[in-house]
Amino acid sequence: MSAAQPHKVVSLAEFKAACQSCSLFQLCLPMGIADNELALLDKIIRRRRPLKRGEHLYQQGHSFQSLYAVRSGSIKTYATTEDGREQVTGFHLPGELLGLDAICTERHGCAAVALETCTVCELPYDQVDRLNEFLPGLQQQLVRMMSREILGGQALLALLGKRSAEERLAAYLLNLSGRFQRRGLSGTEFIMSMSRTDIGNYMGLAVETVSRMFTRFQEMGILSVRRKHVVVHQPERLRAIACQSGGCTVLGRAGAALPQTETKNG
Amino acid sequence: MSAAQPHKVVSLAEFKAACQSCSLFQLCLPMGIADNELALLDKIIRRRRPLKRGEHLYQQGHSFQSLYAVRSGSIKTYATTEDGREQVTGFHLPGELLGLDAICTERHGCAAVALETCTVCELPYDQVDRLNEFLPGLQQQLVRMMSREILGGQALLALLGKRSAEERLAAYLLNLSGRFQRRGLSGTEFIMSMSRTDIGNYMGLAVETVSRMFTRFQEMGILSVRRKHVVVHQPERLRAIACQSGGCTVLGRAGAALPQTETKNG
DNA sequence: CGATGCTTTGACGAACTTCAACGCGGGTGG
DNA sequence: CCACCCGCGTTGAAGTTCGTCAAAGCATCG
Repeated sequence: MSAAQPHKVVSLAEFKAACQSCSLFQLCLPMGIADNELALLDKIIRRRRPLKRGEHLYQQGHSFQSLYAVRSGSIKTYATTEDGREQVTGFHLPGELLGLDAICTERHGCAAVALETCTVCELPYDQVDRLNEFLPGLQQQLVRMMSREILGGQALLALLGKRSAEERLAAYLLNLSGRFQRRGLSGTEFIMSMSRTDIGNYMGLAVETVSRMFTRFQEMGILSVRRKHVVVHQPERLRAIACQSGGCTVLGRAGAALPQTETKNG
Repeated sequence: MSAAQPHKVVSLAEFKAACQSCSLFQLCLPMGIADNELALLDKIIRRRRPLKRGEHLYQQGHSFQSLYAVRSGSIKTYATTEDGREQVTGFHLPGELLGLDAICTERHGCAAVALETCTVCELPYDQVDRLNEFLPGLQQQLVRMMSREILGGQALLALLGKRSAEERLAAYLLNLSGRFQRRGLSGTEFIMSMSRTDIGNYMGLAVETVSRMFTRFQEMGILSVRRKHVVVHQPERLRAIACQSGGCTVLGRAGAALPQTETKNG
């Protein structure tokens, strides 16, 4: 079913428009790419047909071929352990990259599944190497993005290590909020496409605990939740809870709220 | 005090010997480096004077200049939160890289301190970019190592998310064991240079819990611990505990046991 | 030799998981 | 168009694990 689609040819204008709200944008344009080079990059980026909810982008154990960038929708990555239990390793929103963890083993350590209808761009990894001589900044930018991923992982680590359920959920919500906001969407009202079960799995909590915390936040007047629809009324209180007893790192995963961004890029 | 040392000139033979047990080895030699290129690399790698226990390699917030590789000893990285609490982000053994998380922000998000007397190699990062045209494989290898770091982070994440104290400590010990073994040292008898407090901090547990677990393992006959000296008598039981209710990912951090290495590299 | 910091041990309480049951909403088939 | 059904979410009660508090033992260093 998921046979690789022959890449569609798009116009230059269309391409620019498509990439400008995309994380791959940072992988190319800022390096001062000329139009002909842009066309070159255009050739290697494939647009795949949309994924429907529940469809997999790749399965655990599949050989690594490409990096992917989410263009719309959201994708969950998860690893299945030998005894059949799932560990959610991340949620990926538009403009974020998937597959970075597979480069070293050349095999996907986790599966990626669409939480809703999604569109993605595919960047065949062998082309990145080939393209490197024309666009030396490409790989350099890749290194930067991976560094950010590592940094984000450390923040998440701190969160899971020693934070209460309340703090974790507060941080989780702020993280989502920040990621939506950075994309130009509302940071105070959004759809959480992932289930409570997935959130609990990701945050190291029981489903029931997640549910109870959402209820508590709602009773406190901090937010309103109705199924997947979230409205944050008092983000500052959420922030106060998340930072309660530590740095306000607020996750930082997957292109998220830069863990420590005091350096005012001069 | 910590002024950058002018790099010492070493002989080619000495250099090769020095690098063979080092993670930077993978950054250069496998690419089929000629002797003159090796000399080039030699020029950019600085050996710093040894660090004494408690000395910092870099501080949190310092501007990022170089990657470091541990040659001997062990180094702890940790971030200090606004209210003065520490979060240990990793322990680095010989042959492992430090500083990968600082590339994106160009500033160290955590401090690195020697747990014992250490020697390190310094690889100025601006030289990596410069060198890239001569050694195109260098950056590529860097990407691979970062990918492994991300993968390891995911394994650790799973561990902190939903594992009991017993499972965490078992996994932690196996991880250390594996890393020593891969370096050619004993995987069954080694020195844990980090304090119980640091272990607890890293694993998201109270010091007392760490202590109790070590005592329990000892009572079970799995191992002997006397201060920092560890002898593992029954690694298989340790493994059984760590894998108890999930994949035997056993961490995977910092050049550690490949998270899922079932794929018999054919 | 005393001081200090790290480690260990015990008792207690809080937080979260587990177990169980119910409510709600969306999708499907009649 | 309605009714049923199934999965997801919520809520309550009981149980367990682990963190906190307190105190004592022990190595290292001045």
